[in-house]
Amino acid sequence: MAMFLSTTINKVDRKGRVSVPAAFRAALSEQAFRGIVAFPSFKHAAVQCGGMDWMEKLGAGVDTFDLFSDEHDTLTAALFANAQQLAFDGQGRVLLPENLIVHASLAEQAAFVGRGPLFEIWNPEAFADYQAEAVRQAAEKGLTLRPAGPPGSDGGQT
Amino acid sequence: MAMFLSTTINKVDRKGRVSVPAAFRAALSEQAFRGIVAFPSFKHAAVQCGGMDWMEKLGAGVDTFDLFSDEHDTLTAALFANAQQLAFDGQGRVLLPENLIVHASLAEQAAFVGRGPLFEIWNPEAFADYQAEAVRQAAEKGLTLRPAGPPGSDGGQT
DNA sequence: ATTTATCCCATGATATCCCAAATAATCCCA
DNA sequence: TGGGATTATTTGGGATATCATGGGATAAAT
Repeated sequence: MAMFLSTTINKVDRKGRVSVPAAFRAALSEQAFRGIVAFPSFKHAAVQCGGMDWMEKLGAGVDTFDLFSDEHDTLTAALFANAQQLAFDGQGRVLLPENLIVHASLAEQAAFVGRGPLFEIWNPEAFADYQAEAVRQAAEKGLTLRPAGPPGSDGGQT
Repeated sequence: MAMFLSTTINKVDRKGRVSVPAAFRAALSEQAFRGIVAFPSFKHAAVQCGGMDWMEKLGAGVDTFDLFSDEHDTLTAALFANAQQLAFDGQGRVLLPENLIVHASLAEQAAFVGRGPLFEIWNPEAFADYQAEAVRQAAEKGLTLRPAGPPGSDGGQT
């Protein structure tokens, strides 16, 4: 499974295109579909993204024959209906659809944020705020996300 | 199996034709039959659609019920009796039959809603209502649709 | 003969492709 | 360890192809 790390800020051009960071594209290079799958985050003003395999895993619990279950009904409606396949152009860019631009309040710039098996696209300022808040809360809670090892040898949680 | 994602709203013309979104047609391109299979949803005022392979899977599911049971009886009656094959015209459109238009309350516009292995056709306003509720519930439940796999390999839903 | 469905072409809008320029990262050799 | 050269990446924009849509003409059905 792909692994997305670090944060990159790229420009959204007049046509609504953005370069997906080369490192992220490399992580997706194994996939049959040359592009990403994206949908609005339920919790934040951000776009969640991954490869096709990731989307298939999210939907793995959904049975083809399951036309009657209420839970799956709402979940697939929220997931698949809002998801979009965004293909790379020759330069590794994707065209952001209107609904995602609106949901994430994207303008001239987009922040690509690695989150391990997936990545997110944020409005850079919104992400800075969110991150500051996350750090504040982590400090408050005594930084429970701590690697095993001697004190002071941690990875400097961001 | 085909993967239908995202939502597209297309126009129903005076003759009752609608373009099936190009992305959906591409997902069906492997199929022998150039068109879709459609039947009224049991749960909603919507039309459920898929390729022929999907219909065959539904048939296989029906086989697992006892041949003489009430379930089998109602299912086959409801499923196959109401299902219709809608062929594409040269431009990738289908002609919506009267009974489906009535069932889904379709007028000038039709929303094509991807739901993974199948897709649905809705009246756009009706779907917007349903969609809002589905997203609300998904957020509330914290996306319980977990990817299949060992613990720790999940998508890290935020 | 009237209706209903299919085929075919035209058109505007949109997305994709392709080439070229700027920018950033990396390498190499002194 | 510099600093210039080389390569990779990002960005811009014009040309091209694709898509959604409309409507006339043709064919089939009743």
